[in-house]
Amino acid sequence: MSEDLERRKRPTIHDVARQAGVAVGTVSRYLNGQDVRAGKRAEIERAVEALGFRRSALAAAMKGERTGLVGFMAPDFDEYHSALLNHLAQILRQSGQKLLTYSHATDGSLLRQSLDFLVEQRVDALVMAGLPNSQGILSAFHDEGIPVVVYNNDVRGERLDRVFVDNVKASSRAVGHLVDVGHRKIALVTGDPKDSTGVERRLGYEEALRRHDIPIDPAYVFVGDWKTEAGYNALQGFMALSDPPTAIFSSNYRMTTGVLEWLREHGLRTPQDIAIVSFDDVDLFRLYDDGITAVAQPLPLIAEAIAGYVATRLGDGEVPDIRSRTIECNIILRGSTRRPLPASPAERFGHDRY
Amino acid sequence: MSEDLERRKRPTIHDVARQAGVAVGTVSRYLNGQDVRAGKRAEIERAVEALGFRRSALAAAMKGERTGLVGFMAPDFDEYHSALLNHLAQILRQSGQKLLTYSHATDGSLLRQSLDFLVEQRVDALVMAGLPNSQGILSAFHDEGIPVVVYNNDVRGERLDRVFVDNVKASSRAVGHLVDVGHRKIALVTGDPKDSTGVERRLGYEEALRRHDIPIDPAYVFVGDWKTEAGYNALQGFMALSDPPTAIFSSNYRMTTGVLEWLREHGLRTPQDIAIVSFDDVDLFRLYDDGITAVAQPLPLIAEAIAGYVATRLGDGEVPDIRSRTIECNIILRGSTRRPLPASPAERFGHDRY
DNA sequence: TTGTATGCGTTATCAG
DNA sequence: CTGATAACGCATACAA
Repeated sequence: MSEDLERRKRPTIHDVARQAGVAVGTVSRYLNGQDVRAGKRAEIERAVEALGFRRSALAAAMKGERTGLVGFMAPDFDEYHSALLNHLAQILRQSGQKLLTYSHATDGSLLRQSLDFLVEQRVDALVMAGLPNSQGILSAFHDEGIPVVVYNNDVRGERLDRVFVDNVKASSRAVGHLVDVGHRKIALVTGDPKDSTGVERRLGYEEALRRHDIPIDPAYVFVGDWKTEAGYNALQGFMALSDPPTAIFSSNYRMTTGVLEWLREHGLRTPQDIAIVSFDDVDLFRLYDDGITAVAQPLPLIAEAIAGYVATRLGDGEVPDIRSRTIECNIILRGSTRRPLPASPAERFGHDRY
Repeated sequence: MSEDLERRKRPTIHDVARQAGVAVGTVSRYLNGQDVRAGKRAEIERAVEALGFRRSALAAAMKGERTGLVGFMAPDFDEYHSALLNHLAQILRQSGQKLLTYSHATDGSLLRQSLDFLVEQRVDALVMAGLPNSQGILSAFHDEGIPVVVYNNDVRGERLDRVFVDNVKASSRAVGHLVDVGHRKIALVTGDPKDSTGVERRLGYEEALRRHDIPIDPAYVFVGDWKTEAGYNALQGFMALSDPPTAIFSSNYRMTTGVLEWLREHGLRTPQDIAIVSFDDVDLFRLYDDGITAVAQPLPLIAEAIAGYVATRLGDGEVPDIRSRTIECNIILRGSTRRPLPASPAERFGHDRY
């Protein structure tokens, strides 16, 4: 019942060569799809099958310049990053690339360590969510011949490729939509201002208010840390104001989740009691009450852009040191921003017009 | 502006040795934390820093018996698998293991190909969601010295370790709960019966009905494919019956999402119009209406159990060919199973009693 | 402690 | 086309 599972030495091309009665070079050529006489080819195939031979990607990579590995690093695999991972995995599979994933848990020292690890594994390229504290250490990758592509957050000044969504415009449109349906007391739940997304989404919010001549009220701005609790606390604060907001723009799906938790706990509903727009689109938003209006990041496009950048860097054409792609978001209109207070009886039936 | 990013040859231990004025062996020993005279140690450290040397894990792995790589394979990185991936990544990091992830998109031929790929990368172990069509090819891994741990679905008869949740018991309790709150017309949305989870969750459902002397009505059973659409279609069918069910037990979160979509579209609410219990627990269920009662799989425990199995296999103790661990689920009671029809006026105020 | 030499499994080069 | 052989970068046994 109890057997010693010992790591039986795997067969090598030498074993295959011997069994097939050919030279190792011939086996190697066979494995790489080069021309081999039909007779020998059959012998080799038989030997491979019999021995259960699988070529060692390690040894192969030690010779060639490429491992075929693309490092993927994210703080953690939450809904956003794992959805992207999913798309990326599909695309990279097509081109024979493999994904070496690593999460660094937003810990600064772990970041350094994680990057070292990926270099040691000799990844051909590195894809990662930009981190403010990765300043200065990423260009080194580029200089050492490992192209880097960041997404989501920027890392200023580094030599690397960037794929972002147009945070400012999307946020501005989202907040503008709230104004359009009649709100003027619009609060913002934003994230860490060290993150470019934090800055940009806030910028979009401010721009929209300015455009509509609505003064920016600091009491209506909550700076959180992107986590669920922040959204919860934000609402707690907003609703305790003597003049609470009638609408919320929340900068990511996690904080929005916290917002919704608070509302649920306190028996408030959207859009009757408060309007909501969230950055990011997740299942929850489709189905919460009559839906939460959301800024949907086109993940498939983002993944494609990233993969494209990686591919051209790994190709042999000349590529500029720095490239950047900005992708537009879609705003998905849902019940949470339905017009709250019909201005006139005539509009009374306009509820469902979007 | 446009520079040829060429893969500068990385420095090797030889380069470090020369620069530091020591032998390669000494550098190697330094890298592996063995004793090196303080003076030379400093020289080496300086050289490593100056050259930007990073040891090649490939070459190192070619010598030793281990790569430190654990293969992780899932059909895709949806909320369930990526949450597990997340936990697993945290735990394996502690023990210096790295995760090589691969998704096979439920395609049978891709499965074979994906497995080959992982073997070629010389993973030390393989963690995967069991697949019915991986019968017969997984024991080969074990026999070749690559331990395999499956989770979620079983692969019958293979020599490998298993970590599951107690699907039968959890389902039975979930359905029992529906009976407890007054339902007798309980429908089942189940998944592919080729998957052990499909079979077991259905078994739990049937057992609960039997225990309560409720006949099993085939019209109340919908066999889906785990996807969102299946849940939607299930509801479509159930509600078209002359005597529709008053409660639904749905076997995974995706299908439940479909169920909720149908309800939303048709203006039905839970628990007023229909009661719901779902397997799996996701954000959506916490916040949909007054919450969806759900069977929560304890992902951290599952990840720990998996990591533990991997660790002992990779250790040098004797381990039985097959091990199995079954973990209990928690049932999270929420609004979707609140007692629908108070039997007597006295119970009228019992709504919130759980 | 340290240096030297050998091998790990491939691929590539160079003759044949 | 094919065979023999030299790298690739590191770890380790052995000798010093």
